[in-house]
Amino acid sequence: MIVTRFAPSPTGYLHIGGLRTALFSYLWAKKNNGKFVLRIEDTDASRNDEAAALAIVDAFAWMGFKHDGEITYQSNRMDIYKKYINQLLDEGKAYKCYMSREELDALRETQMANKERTRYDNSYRDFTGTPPEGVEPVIRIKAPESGAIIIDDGIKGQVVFQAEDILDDFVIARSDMSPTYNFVVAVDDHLMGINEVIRGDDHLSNTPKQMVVYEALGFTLPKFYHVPMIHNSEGKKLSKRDGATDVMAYKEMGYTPEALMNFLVRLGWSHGDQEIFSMQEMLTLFDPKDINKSASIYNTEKLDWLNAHYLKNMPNEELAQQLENYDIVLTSHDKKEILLDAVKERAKTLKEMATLIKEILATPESYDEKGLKKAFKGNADEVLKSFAPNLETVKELHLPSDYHTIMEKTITDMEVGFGKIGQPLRMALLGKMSGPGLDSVMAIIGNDETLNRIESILEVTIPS
RNA sequence: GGCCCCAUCAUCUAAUGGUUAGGAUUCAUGGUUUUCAUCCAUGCCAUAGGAGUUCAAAUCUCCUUGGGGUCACCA
Repeated sequence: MIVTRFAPSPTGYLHIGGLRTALFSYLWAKKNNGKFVLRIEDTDASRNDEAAALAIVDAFAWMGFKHDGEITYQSNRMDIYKKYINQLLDEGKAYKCYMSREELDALRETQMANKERTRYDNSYRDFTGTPPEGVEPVIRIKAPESGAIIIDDGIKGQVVFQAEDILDDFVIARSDMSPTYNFVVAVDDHLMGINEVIRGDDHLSNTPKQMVVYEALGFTLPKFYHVPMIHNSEGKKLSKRDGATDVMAYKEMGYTPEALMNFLVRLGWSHGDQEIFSMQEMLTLFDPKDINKSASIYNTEKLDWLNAHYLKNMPNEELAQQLENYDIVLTSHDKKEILLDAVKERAKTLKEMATLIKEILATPESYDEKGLKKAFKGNADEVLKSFAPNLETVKELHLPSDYHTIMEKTITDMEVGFGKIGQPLRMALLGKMSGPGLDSVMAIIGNDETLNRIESILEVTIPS
């Protein structure tokens, strides 16, 4: 059984990059009837934010993917880590290092001055003497001093590091005995049964250290997939500073989870020329072996297109429900279907759609000046005056086609083109020159309000 | 700087060593539409550079250049 995990540190909110990694892990696990687990990496008490963990859960809930089992908090597992640290100490695979911070800093400065790689000098590796006074030791693990470390990565292929280039006896427990990242990741991934690790490729250079821990503890290595980064428009790693990258901000902006997911799954992964993927299709088609090796740049143009696509294809009932998050309540509106049909093809986001709906439903408070000038050239007011009485003939039916009929009757009577009624009527109804079909708008707002809006605009002085 | 990763249109990406290098988004133009949008059609736009291997290279090798990541008692 495949078990994958998402293991964020609770230092901020979930952003696009993390969400995509989570999506890949989720899809891969679910496709294989495996498990997807969530672990909060909060070993460093000084950088802990409880709200952030909740924000991740919220974002997951919105996206509709659910982790299996309880959330694991590393801060609750200190006893476990301590046990393994003691085991390594007992076996002589790790040791106490009494080098003070000052000494360590001095060592590093010397190394930098000599243009050497900064690294711990292993001075306490085989120390048997009396420890210095006043220094709480850290625990360091014995790492190989030479030889090749080979990662067989599912995306990058074989990646080879030389131990002497990158390794030293790194700290696995701080002087307060709290364990460090590279140690707990290895311990937890093993203990939680995680056998396929899908994570950002910024972790690639951590992997050798984790492999040292796996080796020391005699654990079997998981399969690694290091997914390329998503970069911002400057080509740099996506960070919390990049503005609206908080996943929940996409909800506020009016994006649907389906669109966001579809967008993310195609960032770094593809299946031939296919652009649109339902959740079901992702589940059957996704395979991490098809993930790209190169980083991609994050850009919302395609997300907008996808979101519009999903909006157009969303059933009206569901649309109405979604719009309630944007202050639109249509449950009691008798022309709900006509209204939704009129706006669903002209909005990129739910928020935009909400604005369009408000514009239709509310009597215009002002009129676009350029539009007024253009629409009321010539005898437009007479056309409108002649149109108004015709409204009486649609007392019974209130379908867009009924209104279309009387618009046609008016232009025939007045011997003018469609534009001659369309433009002034549009200004009267919407206050501007663009928007949904007028027959639909009138059907939605009804006779009285249509008449009301016509009378209002006839009182306005047309700018010359 | 050391180490590691990466390199196809502006962007997301296709292409068993043999294609007029394909699709999508954006943009432009035309059609549909009373308007706007949708939709449809068309167009513009790419293999970073240089060697090599091969009958044949976007694809394999090397170098250069460029970009990114990482080098903590952070995760």
